[in-house]
Amino acid sequence: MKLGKISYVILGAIGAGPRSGYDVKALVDRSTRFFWAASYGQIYPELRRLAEAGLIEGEDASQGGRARTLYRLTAAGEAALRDYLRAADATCEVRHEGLLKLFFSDALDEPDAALERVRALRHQHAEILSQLRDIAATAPDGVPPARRLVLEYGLGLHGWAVAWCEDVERRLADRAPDVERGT
Amino acid sequence: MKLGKISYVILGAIGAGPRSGYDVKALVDRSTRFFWAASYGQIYPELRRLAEAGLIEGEDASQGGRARTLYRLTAAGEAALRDYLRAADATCEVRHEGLLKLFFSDALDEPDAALERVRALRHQHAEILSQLRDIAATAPDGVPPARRLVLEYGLGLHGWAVAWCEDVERRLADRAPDVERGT
DNA sequence: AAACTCATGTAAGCTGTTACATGATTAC
DNA sequence: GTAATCATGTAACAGCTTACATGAGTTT
Repeated sequence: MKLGKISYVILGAIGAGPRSGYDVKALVDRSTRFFWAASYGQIYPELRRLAEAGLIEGEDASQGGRARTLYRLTAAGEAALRDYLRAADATCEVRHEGLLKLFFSDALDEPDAALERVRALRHQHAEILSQLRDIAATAPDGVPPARRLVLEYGLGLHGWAVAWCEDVERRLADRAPDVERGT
Repeated sequence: MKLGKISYVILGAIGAGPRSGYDVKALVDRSTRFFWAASYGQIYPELRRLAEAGLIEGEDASQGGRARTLYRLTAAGEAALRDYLRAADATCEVRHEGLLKLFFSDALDEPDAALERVRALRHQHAEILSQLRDIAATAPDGVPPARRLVLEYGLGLHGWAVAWCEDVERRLADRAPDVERGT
């Protein structure tokens, strides 16, 4: 069976302890979505595939009338996860519409087009930053160190981006008075 | 006709002057791929769709036996591009495998697993940074200001990321001697 | 009683990549 | 003459999202 990236998201999520599909989705939405999102439409079919391949095994954990299956890694699943994590290669793809709009904003030949776009970019990064701060503030004790590191990375990166936008906004705003003074 | 994100990449690329599908791909590969990639498999069919919808028009620019079509924006195409660029909303999706591996690296219970992953992350960002520096060094005069701004953003962001990795690497490397000293 | 969270899943469709196919022109 | 670049396109497939469907338990 061929494993894709989503397989490893699930193996990684389950690696920290038994989880249901719902739990995996909750972890993704709280944490990994900032750098790797996943939907139920991927998670549930993939859990089945991984179980069929013997990388995870499910155990019924229904309570009363509410169905629930907890999955845990098998030895094969642990090995697959470790091999993946040890391999150095890693892709990085970004679809950043804010940058796309800024890039093409010269097509609007309004003098403040770029400034407006940088402002929008700042709002975008500030929104993510505020979500990350919220996560940092509500994080329970005992968050594994690598996960904390990734959160720190996110806080730092989006903080940098907000500061960059503010700086550019000042630079661009300073241009207008210059023009009025005729310099 | 419904326009997707790729439609606007093409409208934006053509907005700066008549271009062929090949030209659009070259611009994407040189510039936008860092925040929005596109393949021939999207570009050529989309050019046809946009032409059928009357947003761009093609002009035959074949030379001898080499076929070539130059596209330019129609008035409708210009309007569609402007409307898009003025709308404030913008999505941002990231698929960053380096962060994913770092996030789950506690599953490898080797003491230096996270350190190794941060090193790999630094290499990844350093590679992109070097590509961006190359672009900055070879950029001709007269690059539109907004495009320069986006390049600056990329240089700054990946520069920040490399510095962050270096800092974390130092922190993680300092831990080992502490353990040996028994503190 | 309504709203919310827990819980599992599918089907249709959109987006995008990869690999292939073809051929002309230009630079070495 | 051969390798690189210019130039256009398609078909199969992979990956992912959205919307829908269903129902139990919990909180207000």
